[in-house]
Amino acid sequence: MKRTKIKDLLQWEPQNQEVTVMGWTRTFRNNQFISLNDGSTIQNLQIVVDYTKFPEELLKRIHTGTSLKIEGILVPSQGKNQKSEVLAQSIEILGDCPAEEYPLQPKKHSLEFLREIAHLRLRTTTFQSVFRIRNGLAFAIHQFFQNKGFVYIHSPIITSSDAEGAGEMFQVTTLDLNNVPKDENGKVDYSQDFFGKAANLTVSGQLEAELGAMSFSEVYTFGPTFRAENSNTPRHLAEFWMIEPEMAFYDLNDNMDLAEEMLKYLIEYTLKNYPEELQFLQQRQLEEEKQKPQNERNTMPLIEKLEFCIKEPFERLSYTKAIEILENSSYNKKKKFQFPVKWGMDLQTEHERYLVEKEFQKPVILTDYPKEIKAFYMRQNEDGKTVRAMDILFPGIGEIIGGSQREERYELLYQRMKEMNISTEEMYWYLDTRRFGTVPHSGFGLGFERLVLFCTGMSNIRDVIPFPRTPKNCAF
RNA sequence: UCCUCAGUAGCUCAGCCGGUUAGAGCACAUGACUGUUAAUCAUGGGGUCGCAGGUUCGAGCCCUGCCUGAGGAGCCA
Repeated sequence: MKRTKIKDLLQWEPQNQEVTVMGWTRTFRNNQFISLNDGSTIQNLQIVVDYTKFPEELLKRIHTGTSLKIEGILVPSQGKNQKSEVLAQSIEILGDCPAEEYPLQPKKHSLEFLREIAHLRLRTTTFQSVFRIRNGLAFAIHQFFQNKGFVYIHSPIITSSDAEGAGEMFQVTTLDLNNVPKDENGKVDYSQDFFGKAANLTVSGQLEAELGAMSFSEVYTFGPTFRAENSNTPRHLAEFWMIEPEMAFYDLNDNMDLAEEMLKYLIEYTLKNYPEELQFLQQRQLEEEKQKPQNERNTMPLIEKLEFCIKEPFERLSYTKAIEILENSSYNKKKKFQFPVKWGMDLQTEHERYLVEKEFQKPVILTDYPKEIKAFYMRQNEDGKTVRAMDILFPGIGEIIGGSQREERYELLYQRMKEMNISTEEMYWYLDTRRFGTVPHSGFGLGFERLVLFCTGMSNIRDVIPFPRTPKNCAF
């Protein structure tokens, strides 16, 4: 008989239907009740075993992790926690799971321990929930942009441009590192390398996306990016996924409108499509927070927090205004900030948190930062001091989006690159966009894992990507 | 990279002031029980106390270095 997925089967009215299900044992209680999961839903199906009708040898092989094929009939459950259950008529063990060796137990495991067994943690309800939502968000991102007619551009993963200044890069080479060829100056001779020059993994697809926007008007990238920064935080990965839309004829306001609309669309999509997963994750988060001191706890449960974010318009204000607010805050007057507030400085985490969590208590978009602390490609304002940048700050995770209106004026861009020591020769192709039919345009970058963090209520970014890469960790 | 904390059984953790043979719960094995919801009860096996040095009559405990993990900071998405 054909297999029925547990997700479908749980929708049925139990009327003694004959069914076949397959899945993995979560628990086997009382020698009678198998909790079976097949990954089609985070819910388990209860299989009822009449232990007098099956050989003891067979039942002894059923442990947490054992994969089974069950044929039986679907009946109303006598127990309290489920509507229906399957009375087993035949049990076939598809794969044994040696109980002494299998690390997953029917109990709470720490996330740190599960990270060490990332190849098995996918089998837990927590990670099924997280990665099902991750999957949904990836789909929803494409849907959002495709519905608007944006063209998906595949930016290269290996690149020879190292001028973006977005962070330390991973080098890509086929040279024998034990015998590196050198030129007459004693430098590495990259002409003998695979590409005939030095190559790296990309840190951003933005510059390539700009090339696309100069043709299609509206494009986006969605791919992996790599940063070799020695960052050891719950918000950074060496390999992460980024969404980078780039739009011709958009100014900074259009850019912010799009970013806000996108984030709200994605959060709403999650709420609509993953209620069970969110419910489970919310419960998980509440229990995690019981361990924390009162003042570090989230003020809002996960689902409420997500709903709140889509209801309220994000707070928009300039960097300069934000500095004023911080300077006049009672926090500052009581000298509670570790870093003194002063126009021109980059905002520290404590300042961003104050604005988002204390002052406005909702997502905040900051604009028009001092040019000294922002990238070379951002459009300069008339005041000569600031650029058309915008950062979207979210409660709990800080910067989720960074974007800007780009400098479309050739002379100003050229001059800025010179000032910041960026090679105009190597970047000729980027400058060409401003030489040949330049237009005002804007774009932003969304860190996919930070979005997943926010939507799942997880607290460490290593738990929202299946196989995290961080300094000193490249397992699996 | 910097600061703080941690590393003891498969997992989560206790281990007093440095003192005999290092403990508990869960997991696992065996048995009992059989409508359970992380079943329950009984019994049992299970340890290079992160690694390397040092102090001491004696170190899981004190000191030094290193490794790993977590939290915070920086860099950022």
